Amino acid sequence: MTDELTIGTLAATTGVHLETVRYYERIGLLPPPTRSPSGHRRYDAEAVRRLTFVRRCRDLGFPIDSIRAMLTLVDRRQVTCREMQGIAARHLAEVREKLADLRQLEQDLDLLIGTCSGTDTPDCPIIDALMAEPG
Amino acid sequence: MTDELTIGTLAATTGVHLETVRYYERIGLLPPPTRSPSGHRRYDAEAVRRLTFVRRCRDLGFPIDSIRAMLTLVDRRQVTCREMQGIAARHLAEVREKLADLRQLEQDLDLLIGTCSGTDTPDCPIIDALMAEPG
DNA sequence: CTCAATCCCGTAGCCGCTACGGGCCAGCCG
DNA sequence: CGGCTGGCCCGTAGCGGCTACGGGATTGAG
Repeated sequence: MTDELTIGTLAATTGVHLETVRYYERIGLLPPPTRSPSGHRRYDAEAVRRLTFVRRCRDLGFPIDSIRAMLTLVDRRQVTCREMQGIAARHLAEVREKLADLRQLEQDLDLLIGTCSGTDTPDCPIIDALMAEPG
Repeated sequence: MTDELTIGTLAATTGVHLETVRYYERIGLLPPPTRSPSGHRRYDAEAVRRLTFVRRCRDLGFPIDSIRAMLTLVDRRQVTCREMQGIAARHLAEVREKLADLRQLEQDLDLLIGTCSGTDTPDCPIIDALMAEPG
């Protein structure tokens, strides 16, 4: 029933911007679809599934290369839990590293802001702290 | 004593890559330095202070535009605690937003990975979950 | 049939660097 | 004082992941 979608309909269905759909095709994440006689792209239900997968992966922060790797496994029918869990676990590890960095950042910023009165005083201690001699 | 530094020495002193120093000059974060007769850049102690400030701000995740704003205040001798705290607090708020996003991401990824055995089973539930119908 | 909405394509811009390439210059050793 | 190495010069392109723009063709609703 949802066969033969235009790119706009596919974009609306999956929540991916139309230009991004074309971008994904350019970089080889999506296969080139069939075309109408006038050259407009026509998509089928499989394209919806694939693009939905890509969008959810992006929402989860997977880089394009990881998504490409996963899709390649799917395309070759070589998906195993071991492979998938490996890719996902590596990504989760990176997310946790970023989390640690950001938590440290939050603490440093909080401390720095605490040194400053927030009033109209000239010569803020934040400036002084950040410009001081290295050491 | 540390007057008249070359760009390489300035870079080493402040911990900023040499190319990045030139980049900061190009985008107007650092003023063009004096030049030796043959055209090589020469920096003074003030340049060290300024670049140290920029580097620490970058370490704290401030975007270039915020750093530019702060330096403009410094250059015009219009620094107040109110202004500085405002810029820093806005940045901290963004850091906290990113933290919240990442924490959610971590949880989602963790759940997703938990559905998968990690063995050599084909047809991983991660794929199934991410490809399923929207809804 | 008209006309707005949709689609086509290619290209440039975003951020904050980083790298590359080809050539000039400074200073140290012999 | 010559040669050599390593530093500096400059401009430009690339990274990721889109997003935006511009100018034209097509589609389909009224």
